[in-house]
Amino acid sequence: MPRSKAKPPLRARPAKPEPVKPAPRSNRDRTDATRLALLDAARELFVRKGYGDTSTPEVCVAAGITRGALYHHFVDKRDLFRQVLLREAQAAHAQIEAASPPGLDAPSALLAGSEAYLDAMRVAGRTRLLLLEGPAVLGLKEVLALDEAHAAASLRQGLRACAVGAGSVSIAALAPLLAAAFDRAALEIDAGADAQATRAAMLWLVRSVAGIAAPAAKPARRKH
Amino acid sequence: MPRSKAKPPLRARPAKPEPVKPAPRSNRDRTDATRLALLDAARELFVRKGYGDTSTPEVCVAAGITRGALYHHFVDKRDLFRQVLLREAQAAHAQIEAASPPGLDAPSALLAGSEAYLDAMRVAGRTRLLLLEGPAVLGLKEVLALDEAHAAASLRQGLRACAVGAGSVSIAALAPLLAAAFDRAALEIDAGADAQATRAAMLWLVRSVAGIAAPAAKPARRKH
DNA sequence: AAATTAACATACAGGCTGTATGTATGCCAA
DNA sequence: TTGGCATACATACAGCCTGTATGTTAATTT
Repeated sequence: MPRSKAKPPLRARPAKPEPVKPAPRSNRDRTDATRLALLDAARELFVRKGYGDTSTPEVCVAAGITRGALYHHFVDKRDLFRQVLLREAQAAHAQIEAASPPGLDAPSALLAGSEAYLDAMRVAGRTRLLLLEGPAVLGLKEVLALDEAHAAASLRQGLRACAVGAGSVSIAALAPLLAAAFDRAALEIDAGADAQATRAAMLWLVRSVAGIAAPAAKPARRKH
Repeated sequence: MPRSKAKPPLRARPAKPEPVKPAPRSNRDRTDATRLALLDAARELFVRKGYGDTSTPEVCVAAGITRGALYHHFVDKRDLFRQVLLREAQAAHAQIEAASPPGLDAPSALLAGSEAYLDAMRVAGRTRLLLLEGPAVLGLKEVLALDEAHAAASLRQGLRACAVGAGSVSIAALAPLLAAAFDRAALEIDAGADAQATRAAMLWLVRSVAGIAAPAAKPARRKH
């Protein structure tokens, strides 16, 4: 019992209807709190040490519960990892969604989405989880169906809207390739590559493919 | 002792200088044979079950030796995996090299190299080893330094030779992104996607970036 | 031929995963 | 309110795996 947790000392009187000390949490609350603690602890460890080098005892200690609880809420270690990834993908999705201004023409939307994606992937550990560990642990199929599916779908849509290739390429086949380039860009930046240059290269690539003309010049300074 | 191996029954007379049965292999031969058996068995299992779900006892049974031999020749399980990957990368490299005709102009060389890469990646299990398990087990850095480094270098060279972007992009930053697209193309094809369309999309992407005009039409039939 | 080293095989000590089982508490119906 | 049931855990255990230490045989060196 590594975590003392201030156990309620016997509960003197059941008089007061206002539960101050013993805090009789509802089952729902207990479940939510436990799952959250596990997911948080697991994420931190998976990011820092990788899936293979993270043990369930470790996760449980970090979360302040026992393995019994873990295996009560999750099927197995992989399932725990899957749920961590799910949450991560949803967070990324929400972040991208929130950063996309509505009512843009197709090319602008495509470029805005591109930047939003790269921004979202800068959250610490996100690339490792979604792009490195995920595909190996869960398989590419499952991870793509999780996260990339959304990004790739947006991309496909954007490319189509920009009339890319004019029928000489399959957009369905092209989109995943471009999506992979985005992923690598995120990984490179996360690994310490020149973020500015990598970002610029990715956007150049998108414009090049979509046939969008280069912008005025550098972001802040406009040609007068 | 799972492998009987037809142990020489006591060796009746040491007379004949011609060693027929006991086959006194030199240490070098023993080492080579054992390492090869281990690498082959390990590759097969890593491809089929992944790194995490492959145990060293399993590998040893498949190779027909004991764990003692494995840990004599390799530092640990990761080292075994690393050697498997090394061999795989070298094989891919050799295959690409062999398929590259010399004396082509820059754009042709770039396209030829692109096709050669996709061809090389069609060897069964290669994408899983080099592109899925590798980055997760050894880290992206190490894997890139192994295989991609070569491919990315060729790509960078090819892009530069084609004067891509004309100074408006960093080729050094662009090359890894395109390399990632190649990898995804290989993975998609391996996963059962439309190989024809994926291949075409990848080549279109390369031409698009390098500013190479589309070929006449379909490979076999030329416009008259 | 003796000594040394390489190439294994065997045995063992931890650690981890998943499951079975026990317990206390929230919840619901009578 | 109270008895029964389900939920949310904790504990204990069996099996497997990894890496290391140690023993044994065969090749190589001296």
